[in-house]
Amino acid sequence: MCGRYALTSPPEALAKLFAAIGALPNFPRRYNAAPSQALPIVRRTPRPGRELALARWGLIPSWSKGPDSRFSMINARAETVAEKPAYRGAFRHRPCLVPANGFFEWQAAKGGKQPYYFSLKSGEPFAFAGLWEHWIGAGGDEIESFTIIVTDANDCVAPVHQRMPVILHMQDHARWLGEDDAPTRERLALLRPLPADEMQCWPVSKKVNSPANDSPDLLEAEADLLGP
DNA sequence: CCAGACGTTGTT
DNA sequence: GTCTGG
DNA sequence: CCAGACGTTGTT
DNA sequence: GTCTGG
Repeated sequence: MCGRYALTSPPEALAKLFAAIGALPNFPRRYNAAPSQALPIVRRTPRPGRELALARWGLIPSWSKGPDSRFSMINARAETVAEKPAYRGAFRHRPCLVPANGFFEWQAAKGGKQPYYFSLKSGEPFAFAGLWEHWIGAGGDEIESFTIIVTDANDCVAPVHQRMPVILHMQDHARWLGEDDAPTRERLALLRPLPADEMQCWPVSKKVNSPANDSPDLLEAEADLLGP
């Protein structure tokens, strides 16, 4: 699963890395991004090209009566995303990249849950596979939202949690976004766990538990819990 | 036909 | 909107 | 994902 | 326990 992540690269760096063109939205460095918040995604523009845009984390299906949290879906299962009513249309027509520098998972243990931070060994920002949606309310209000696709944990994440977000390799971004017109099965084939040897992980402070905390120290390793 | 759902996770 | 269940 | 709330009335 | 808010 994935219910919290970090995005510390600035808009200019992300636009360059993910080949987004046009006006850049403004957003601060985030060390503890949480559902319901406005966060950047990368998606296709009506013309050929990609753009960086802000959207609310928690996909609101277009048929939903409102931005009700019961229909605000923060994760979609890779195994069923192409068929589920809430995601099928977005899977075909509204894929997106969700830029991140790392993500958190919680390990259930005696005495409470211990959070861990996961990132790439390369230290580079990366993209989760996501879907976005455009919701228009009865009063004409509009919300753009997104969800992050999840799959089985790899051997890096498995000791902490059984599920993890899908992280795409740079060379697969175009296919996920549908820019090469690949058939559905080839887009689905991208929704696999990233190889474990490309990732690193360490325990972090429980300060990350509260979404109100959002500071650089949340990403620092908690020395007490590192191995001998 | 209409009504109701439409999602994920873990349960130490 | 679209599918499943009754 | 976790934290925190979880209620009613009448009031300008 | 269960729901909402961030």
